[in-house]
Amino acid sequence: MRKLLTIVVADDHAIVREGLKLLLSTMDHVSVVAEAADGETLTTIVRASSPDLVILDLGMPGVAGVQFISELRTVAPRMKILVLTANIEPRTVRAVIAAGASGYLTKTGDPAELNAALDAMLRNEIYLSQSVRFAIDDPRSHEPPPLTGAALSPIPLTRREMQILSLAAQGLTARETADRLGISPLTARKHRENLMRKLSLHNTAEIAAYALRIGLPIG
Amino acid sequence: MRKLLTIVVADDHAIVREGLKLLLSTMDHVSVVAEAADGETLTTIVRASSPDLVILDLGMPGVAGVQFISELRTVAPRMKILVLTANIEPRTVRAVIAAGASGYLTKTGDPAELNAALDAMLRNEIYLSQSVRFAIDDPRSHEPPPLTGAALSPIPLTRREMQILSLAAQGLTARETADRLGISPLTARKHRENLMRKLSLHNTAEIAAYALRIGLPIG
DNA sequence: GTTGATATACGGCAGGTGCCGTATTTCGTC
DNA sequence: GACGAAATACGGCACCTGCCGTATATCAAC
Repeated sequence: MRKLLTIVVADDHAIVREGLKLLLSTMDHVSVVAEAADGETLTTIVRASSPDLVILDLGMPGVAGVQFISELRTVAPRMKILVLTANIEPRTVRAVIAAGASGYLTKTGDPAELNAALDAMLRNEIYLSQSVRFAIDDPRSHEPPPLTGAALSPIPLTRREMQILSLAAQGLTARETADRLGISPLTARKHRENLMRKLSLHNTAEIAAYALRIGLPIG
Repeated sequence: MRKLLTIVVADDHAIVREGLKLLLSTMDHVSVVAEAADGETLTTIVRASSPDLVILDLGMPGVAGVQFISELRTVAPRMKILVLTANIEPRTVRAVIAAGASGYLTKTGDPAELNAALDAMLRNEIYLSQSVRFAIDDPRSHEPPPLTGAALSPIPLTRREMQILSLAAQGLTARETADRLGISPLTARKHRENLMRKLSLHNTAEIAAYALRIGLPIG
């Protein structure tokens, strides 16, 4: 029998809070103990009720972006912070996680991810929405993140494979891709085959769907 | 016994859609028949399913502000439009109502207002959130503006073409599509070619991207 | 300095795609 | 009942794809 998880919902949009509460009410071992519509209220509540977890909208008044997360962590170091926001900027994602949040959900993402996020966070893992997961996987962003052993890269693609994935998703043929990158069409084709095998994709449509799902920029 | 009210929920934030659906599911005589995450999808759905009411977020992609409301009204003149937005500018409120919306809810407002809004709108009244009610002196004095000429042409696909679009986007070949639909592979191919010409698509990747963009059910 | 991952490159083969035709049937509308 | 839109069906052809090999150069890591 799992311990009851106490949650505070913080979002300035009442409709979002209501939706979250209803979503959470369908889950077991979870209880929404309070809600807040601004940063000051949230801080007060956290101080008073020491919840296990807060679901935090970064867009609300009195929440000066990422810095607020650090402040929250000084107030309640062991409390988990799940950020829920419309922002999908890789830089923001990295900053949020670096500041100490344990999860990052996008408002455009599948609500079913909420469940997965809570589960992962309870296992002391970091959870990212599908749509922003590439932000951490991207090799260019590899400032060794101070993550607590959170293995969140299901299938790593190489830089080249990422490029080919993006171009293929835009409908470029192997020949066109090769021209664009200045390599042989046969090589482009090989990269494409490799990434397809890695990701268990079987045709161009699935490539495009995958690329869009992980939020890759598509022309 | 009141007639069942069919509703389409349109918001690019999945979490908000989910919250709205859950809220609406607690009400009687109300059924959410579809949802949309962008304007184009919404237009297609409205055309296809003629809902009684749409709950519309003005901030979503493909919804060019107030003008989109006018366009929606040319598509479905008798459909009620309830705008749900974070915007509390009096000017916006007035513009939205002038464009033909029957209700204006703010996201920061009390979710209980949703019920009141639906009731009022079904009585052919205009409903405004408490927080923006000051913006308009006498909401009841509203006369819907005359419908202007069409000025809206998202390329219409036939029912069959829609089906083929969806299946092709999932990576099915012409043969597989044909098997699924019980028609000749050559016919499936022809439908696919026709829809591609209509939509100016040139390969499977673009088909998949398009289908996902308009929110067609994939996978 | 050997190992492993990455990137490069080539080729065969079956099957699928995209574009070009044409043609018949069905069905709702005027 | 005439008409147009939609759905059905067939075929050729160049090209591309997806899957199967193989092979070499580079470079970081151990």
